[in-house]
Amino acid sequence: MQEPTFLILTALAAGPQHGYGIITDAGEISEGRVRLRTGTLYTALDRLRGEGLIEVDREEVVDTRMRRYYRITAAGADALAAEVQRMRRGAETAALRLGAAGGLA
Amino acid sequence: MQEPTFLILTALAAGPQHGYGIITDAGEISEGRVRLRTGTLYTALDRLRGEGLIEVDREEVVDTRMRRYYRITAAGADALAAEVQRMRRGAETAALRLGAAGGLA
DNA sequence: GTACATAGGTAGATCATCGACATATGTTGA
DNA sequence: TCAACATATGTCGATGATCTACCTATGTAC
Repeated sequence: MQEPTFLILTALAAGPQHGYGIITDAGEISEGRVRLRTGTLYTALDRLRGEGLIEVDREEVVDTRMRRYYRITAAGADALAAEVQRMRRGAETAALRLGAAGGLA
Repeated sequence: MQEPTFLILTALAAGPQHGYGIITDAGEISEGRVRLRTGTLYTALDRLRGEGLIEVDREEVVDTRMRRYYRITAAGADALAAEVQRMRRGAETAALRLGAAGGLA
C-alpha cells in the first residue's frame, strides 16, 4: 500500500467524506507534507471501490455543487489495520537496526 | 518509499550485505511476507546507488562465485530514519481513527 | 541426473501515482 | 471589473517502481 492510498483510507476511517474533503484531510494527517493530486485521488477512489475497501456513502447537492461522500468498508478497515501493524513492526525493526549501527559506529 | 525499497535499506542498516543476502534478510524482516524478486532487487540497488542512499562496499569471489556487497550511506540512513518517523506517526493516526470509529459503532 | 540453493542479471508488462488539463461556481481583493 | 483563489469533480498521457519471466553459472542433495 502506497502513501496516497494509506492517507485516503485513514481519512475515511474517521467517517464518510467527499473527495475534496479527503484532499484537505490527507494534508492534515501528513502534517502538510502530502498534497493529494486530483488525478491520484479520483483514480484511487475508483480502484478502492473496485477492491471493496470503500463505497459510496451518499450524494449531496450543496449550492448547485455536487458532493459524493465515500465511506470505508469493513474490508477497508481490516486492510488499514493490517497496514498499521505492518508499519509498526517495520518501523521498530528499522529503528533497532539503525540504532545498533549508529551506536557502534 | 515503497516496501521493497524500505526492506532493502533496513537490511543494509544492520551492515553491508550482498544482493542474495538482502533477499533472504528482507524475507526475515517481513516475517516471511515479502520475497524480493531479483528484478526488483537489482534495479532498486542501481536506483538507490544513483540516489546516493547506498554504495558498493566491496566485491569478493567466493568459490568462483562473485559477491558484490552494498552498504548504506549516511544519506540512506537519514532517509530510512525519516521513513521510520513517517511510519510511526502515520500508524498512530490511523490506529486512533480506526479505534474511534470502532468504539462508537 | 533432476531439483533446489546460491549468486548475478536483463527485458517487457503492469499498476499506482504524478502532472497537466478541463469544467463550473462562489468568494476575495486590487 | 476582473483576476486570483477556494471549492468540487473528473480525464489523459507520462513517469516510475515493482512484478513476471527469462537467462547464465556453480554447488549440493536426493
